[in-house]
Amino acid sequence: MNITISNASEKPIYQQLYEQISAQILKGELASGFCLPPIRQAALELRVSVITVKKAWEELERSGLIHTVTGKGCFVAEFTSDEKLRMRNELILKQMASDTLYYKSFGVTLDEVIELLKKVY
Amino acid sequence: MNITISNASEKPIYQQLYEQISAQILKGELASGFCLPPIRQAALELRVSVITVKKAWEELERSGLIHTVTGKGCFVAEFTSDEKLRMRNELILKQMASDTLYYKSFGVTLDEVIELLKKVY
Amino acid sequence: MNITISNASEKPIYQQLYEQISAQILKGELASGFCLPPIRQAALELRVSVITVKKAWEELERSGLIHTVTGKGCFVAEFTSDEKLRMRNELILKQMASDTLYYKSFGVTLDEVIELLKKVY
Amino acid sequence: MNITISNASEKPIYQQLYEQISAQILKGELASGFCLPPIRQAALELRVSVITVKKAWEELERSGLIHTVTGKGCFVAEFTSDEKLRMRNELILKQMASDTLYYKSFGVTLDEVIELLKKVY
DNA sequence: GTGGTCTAGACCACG
DNA sequence: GTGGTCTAGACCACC
Repeated sequence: MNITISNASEKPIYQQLYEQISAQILKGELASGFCLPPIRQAALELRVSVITVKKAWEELERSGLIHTVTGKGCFVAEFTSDEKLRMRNELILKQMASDTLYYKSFGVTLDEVIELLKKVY
Repeated sequence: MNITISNASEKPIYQQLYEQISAQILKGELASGFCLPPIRQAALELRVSVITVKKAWEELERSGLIHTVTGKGCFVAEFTSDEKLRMRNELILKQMASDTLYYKSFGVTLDEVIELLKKVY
Repeated sequence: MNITISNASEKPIYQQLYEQISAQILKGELASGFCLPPIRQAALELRVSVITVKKAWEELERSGLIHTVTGKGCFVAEFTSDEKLRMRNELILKQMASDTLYYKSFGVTLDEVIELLKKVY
Repeated sequence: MNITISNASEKPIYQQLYEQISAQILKGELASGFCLPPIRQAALELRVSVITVKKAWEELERSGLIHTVTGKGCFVAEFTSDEKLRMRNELILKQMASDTLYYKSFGVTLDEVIELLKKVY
């Protein structure tokens, strides 16, 4: 569990959890079949409420990234590399679509965005 | 007042107002010295509460984009084109910094981002 | 009429007028018997509404600093130097009483206030 | 919550709240990490609207004096004594600069101000 | 439980 | 006419 939680962030904690874990799964850092820690243990380690962890796990399951076996634990779902890549790109593109709307609202051109992106990255 | 409000959006209404108006000011669509519509009239047109408009206007004033004269109205502040460009870039870079964090968390490279960006834009 | 009006100020315009003229009277810059300009002319010069000037003049009259002769104009009241000094001190003390409340609320001591005052003055 | 609200005051209620709480924080009466009462409870106790308390809290957060954690509460920010002193003096000096302008407009000298101040304090 | 947002409607001061 | 403030009450998300 290599997770960083920020209470000051505007993002809800459960979403921070969800985003970081889903990223780790799609990047391959958390391998298929890997067993996530029990929610109570995760809650203790991350110093957040059990409810919060539960909510993040539920969203991961709803996205098909993990599956829960009652009494056993939560396991990272089985994916091929291709599937992971496809899902990753889907997420990125979705986010990017919303980001570009913001840039466009200020009249920024594609070339300008790329220019600025090279500086920031 | 060329504004689009989405009640379904996760963003609060006052922030949608703030972002769209600030973009229009920095793009030059709302010229310096321009008098914004009275908050009550704007509230009617946009079909939102007066207090919501007020909150957006307050944030615009706090950012120095408009200035309010009690009993007279709210006026777009005086800026040179250079100042507008500088402020716009500041906003864009700030947003972009947060966007790239998301991309990076999935291990996406700069080249990949640019590739995807070209499709989306 | 040596008056400076600030639309950006948080103080209402009529009060800015009132304060500056009363100060000039009590300092002796506007001598007893001096005839203030007609409100319409003053409004034009200061680029404010007639109503605003009227309100300031009314407050000056209510304070006994000027008196109006219908059809003739508004005249600075007759005061001895002693009376002016007494009125000035009254105003200053009243203001100071409220100012010190603010300083005290932060736990600032008299010595500290004097210390800081010497820097600022 | 040792707060006094005056409905008769010319100052808006939210500003009275802001000033009193910021003074208490900078004086150390409200320690760093202290959890302010929930806005609804504070509204009940002070007999003002929730929205009024909220506005005061927002200004405190904007000044960096408190930080809000959604669903948890509002906490006094962490400051060293030096930081508090510096912020306090900044506020006092700013206020004093405006106060002295008033005194000067009546032609009062520094010595006179100090003289009067000793009486008032 | 907490804060975040929004509404509808009101009263006031200023110009 | 304008903005400035305030109220009472509501619904939501998060923890």
